[in-house]
Amino acid sequence: MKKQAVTLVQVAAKAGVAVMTASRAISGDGYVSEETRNKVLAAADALGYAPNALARVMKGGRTNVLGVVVNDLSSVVVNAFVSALTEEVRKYEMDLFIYNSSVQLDEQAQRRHGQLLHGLWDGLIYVLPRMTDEYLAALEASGSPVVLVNFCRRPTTLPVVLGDNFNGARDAVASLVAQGHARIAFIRGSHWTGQSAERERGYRQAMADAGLPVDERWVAQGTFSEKSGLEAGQALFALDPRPTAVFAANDEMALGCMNAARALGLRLPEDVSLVGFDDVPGAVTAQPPLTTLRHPLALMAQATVQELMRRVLHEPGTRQRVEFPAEMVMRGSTAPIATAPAAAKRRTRKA
Amino acid sequence: MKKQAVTLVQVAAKAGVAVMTASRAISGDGYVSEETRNKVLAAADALGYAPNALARVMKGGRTNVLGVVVNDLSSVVVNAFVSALTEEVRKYEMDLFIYNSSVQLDEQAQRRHGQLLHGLWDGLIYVLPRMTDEYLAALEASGSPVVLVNFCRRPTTLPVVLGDNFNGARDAVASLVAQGHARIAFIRGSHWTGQSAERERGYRQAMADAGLPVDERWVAQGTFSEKSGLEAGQALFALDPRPTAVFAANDEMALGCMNAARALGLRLPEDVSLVGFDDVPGAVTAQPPLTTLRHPLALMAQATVQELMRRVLHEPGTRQRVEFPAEMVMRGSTAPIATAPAAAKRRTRKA
DNA sequence: ATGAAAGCGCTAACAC
DNA sequence: GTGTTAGCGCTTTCAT
Repeated sequence: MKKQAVTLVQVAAKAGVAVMTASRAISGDGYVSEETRNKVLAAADALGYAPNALARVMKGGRTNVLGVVVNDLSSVVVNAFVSALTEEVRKYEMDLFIYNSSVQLDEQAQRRHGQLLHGLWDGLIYVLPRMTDEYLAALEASGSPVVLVNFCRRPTTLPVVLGDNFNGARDAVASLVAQGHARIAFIRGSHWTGQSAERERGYRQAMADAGLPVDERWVAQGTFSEKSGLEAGQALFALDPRPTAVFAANDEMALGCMNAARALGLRLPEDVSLVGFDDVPGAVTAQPPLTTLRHPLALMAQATVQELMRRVLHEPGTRQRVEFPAEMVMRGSTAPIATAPAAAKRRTRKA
Repeated sequence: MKKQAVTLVQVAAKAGVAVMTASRAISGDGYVSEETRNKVLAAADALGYAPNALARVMKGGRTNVLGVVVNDLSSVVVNAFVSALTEEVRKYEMDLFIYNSSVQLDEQAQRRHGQLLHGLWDGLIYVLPRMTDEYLAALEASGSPVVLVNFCRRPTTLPVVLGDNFNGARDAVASLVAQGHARIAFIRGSHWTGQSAERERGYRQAMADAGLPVDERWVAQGTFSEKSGLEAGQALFALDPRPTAVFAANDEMALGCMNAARALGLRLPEDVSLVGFDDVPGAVTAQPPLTTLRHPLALMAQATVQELMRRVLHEPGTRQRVEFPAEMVMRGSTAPIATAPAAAKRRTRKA
């Protein structure tokens, strides 16, 4: 980014003072006489001087920049979280750079921003990181200020901010049980972050709590995409007896599942109840609106930046793990099973 | 990002070589014997060495990082464009940092990244920039590698990559005219980037081309938001005679307008035809699917990175202005006016 | 109140 | 092949 950058030396020369004096006049630290200060400022102005942030940082200062690494910026949830972070970072007078890695954090990625960008920021946030164990180990060993968000695939010594997937999922499934459902299916998502596994754990716990068996054919594998939810739904609704409720590991899959149900002529929520996770915008506008769970993104962003800044500033009171309960959002896609039991068998397609 | 950063000096010491040798071994430049190289690499690995990007840059090198400044990362279009940029940047073996400014680029913003700009990245992309004239002037004067995307509020000497709003809008309105519409309304968006103004210019041109008068009550002011589209729609549909078609400066407003129409009991496209701009995902799923226009984002991203890199690398063949025609996407929200002329007056709410 | 020197981590340019 | 010197632009000592 250099054209013919004006340096402090030139400013000092023009003002007829030592470099150090110019530095003091411009940064505002230390004693400088009013007269000299004005002289220096005038010279700087005339020359169009802009301090070189890099040189300043290299003296051991901070960059005042935090970075956030995301895998999929087009995800509504990630996007919303990043926006919340942007707001939050401002309170600390820091800037936030977003890095969209779009890939698994493997050796190549490690080389790229683990090394190349080293020194550019004061701290780093990883949102839903898909990191290899090696990468994680390297990060743990580095001692750099880092916070992981919604990473629960395996234990780590790094600070983590989490939404409570397990209890959220358990509550959701428990509420289905309370509505009389017994054949409750679950659609898994990808395994990367461990979120799907946690939600599945909650599902199984709720079933166990209610003394209900889990037929393994009720547990379908998806990839968090709407399409995978549709396919999973087709498979699930082909079972006999058909599950009366489906809990999907995220909203996209739940909406795909909703389309599968509709294509089979099933009525919602009379024939089948549906629950998702995340509360994406599409959940509200769906017909019927989707019952779902949501993480308190604003609170999580607040905690994330707070924890990170504590580490950057070497402040006490850091927590290794901060977890927030998920909120359940009841909408029209769930209903007591008793609503229309007679219609339950209508137009079921036999596999 | 510094805790107790490992430096080249430590690596060199551990490997028992001079700092310069270590530098060569790691960067891969210059002659180093296979043996020494391995020794150094081993030492670096053991210490968990990561080169300090800042120091490297300070020697006058490049950061291999491009930056993109956006105002609203949650906008679907912006998001899609940034994703395209991310892909494109990779071809040049560069990294892309995203900076979400969320605000107008005024003096304060200028101080923040205008300074960071100084050295942190090799080039900068501004997407739909909302910059003050002063900021623009400063940028023009700086001589830094910069590309503006979809900025057409005023002429500039900076390189610009644009989607053709004027001709796109003109074609869209012309197609409405061809379908027999004469009372065609327009909903403006915010003025920041000049895109709305260009689309309005296209609208007026198409009307003039067809010899149709523009009743100024047909031109409503919105803010690019769905809500503003809804309100504009309510006002437009209260007119007597009612416009038979509405061209909104973006899809969100068109969809808001669609809701306004539906709330009034108007049928689409029989009673009113609707055209948007941008082709957001919601346009396809709307009922009826929205006819709209779209900029070729992938091509634009390609041109943007190419132009920027030419400037970064001081390559010849730079263009100051690259413009791409918009594509029209015909969907169900537009129809010839003749379809159901008899129904046109049904349930119109008089103001 | 001001100046001189040293050094942040790295690499181009020359020695050897 | 490898080491030495110098210096990027700035600020932190320590003098004056």
